[in-house]
Amino acid sequence: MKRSIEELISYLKERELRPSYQRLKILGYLLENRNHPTADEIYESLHSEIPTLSKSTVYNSLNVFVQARLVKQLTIEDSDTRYDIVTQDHGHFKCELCGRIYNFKINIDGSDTPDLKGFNIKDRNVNFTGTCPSCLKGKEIRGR
Amino acid sequence: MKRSIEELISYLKERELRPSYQRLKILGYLLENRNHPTADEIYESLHSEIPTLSKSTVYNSLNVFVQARLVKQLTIEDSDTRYDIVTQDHGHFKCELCGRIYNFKINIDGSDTPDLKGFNIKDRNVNFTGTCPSCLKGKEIRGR
DNA sequence: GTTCCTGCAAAAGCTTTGCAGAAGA
DNA sequence: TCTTCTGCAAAGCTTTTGCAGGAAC
Repeated sequence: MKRSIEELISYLKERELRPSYQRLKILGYLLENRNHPTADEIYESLHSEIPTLSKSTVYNSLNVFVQARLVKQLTIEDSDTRYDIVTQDHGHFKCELCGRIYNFKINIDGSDTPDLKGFNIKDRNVNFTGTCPSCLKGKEIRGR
Repeated sequence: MKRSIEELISYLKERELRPSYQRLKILGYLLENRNHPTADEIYESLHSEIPTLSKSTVYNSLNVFVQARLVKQLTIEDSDTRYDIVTQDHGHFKCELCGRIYNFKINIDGSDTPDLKGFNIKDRNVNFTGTCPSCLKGKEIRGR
């Protein structure tokens, strides 16, 4: 998932966004860390590398990315906002024990949602919770 | 969806929760208003009837209900927390134009999510966004 | 040279918490 | 009487905003 800086710059320029150092770093982080980070997690990770980075820049950049449809804002559970680079539709499974979030493919089509005849569906968010296989085996418990 | 007070009291007593006036009102509100209200919406609606009601009581009661699995905490979109009485699995469709939230039945089973073999699924949240039929006809736009 | 972006600090929301008095068992 | 709940105020978080200096165009 490693990308060249040029590729990231194109990502931004295509959307008429200035490729500032901070934005490139944030976007790069999202591309390399597909674990649905919160704004705070992004800030903490980049802060050591960019000591002057401010949290408002992280929030501002993320909002800009979301508006540009470059990044998707997730509300998986617990009302903590998470972010993910836009890709194809997939579901999120959050393990209640270890807190990890897993992606999974979904095959939902119109026949599964007959109530939505006549609706124009733009975005599908599917979030499951439960216990993941590792935790079912009692192997690891981290706290959420 | 109107229920008797006795029925609401049983609801609470079965879970060893004291049926205070405030809790009965909040629970009654959730049973009669199946539009996934926020804590603030519940507070505003009941405030005229119970002038002394405090917002912390609303939050506390809702948290108690959620822990008792009487109410489900929804994170549909935009990270605003909403609440709904627990019923069978159903999806939520949020119209981007009028802001209304529609329920719809879903028929997802294991064969639609092969990636989740070995996972113990406790809860399924399915949230779609888009445009509802009314707004597609250009009939009404309320702002979200 | 202009425009846009960053970073600081302050503000704005939403939600939780501590505690004294009130209500329910 | 004892326990739990309410309501107020304060605190804690997350996120947004105003603005001066700096970076990108």
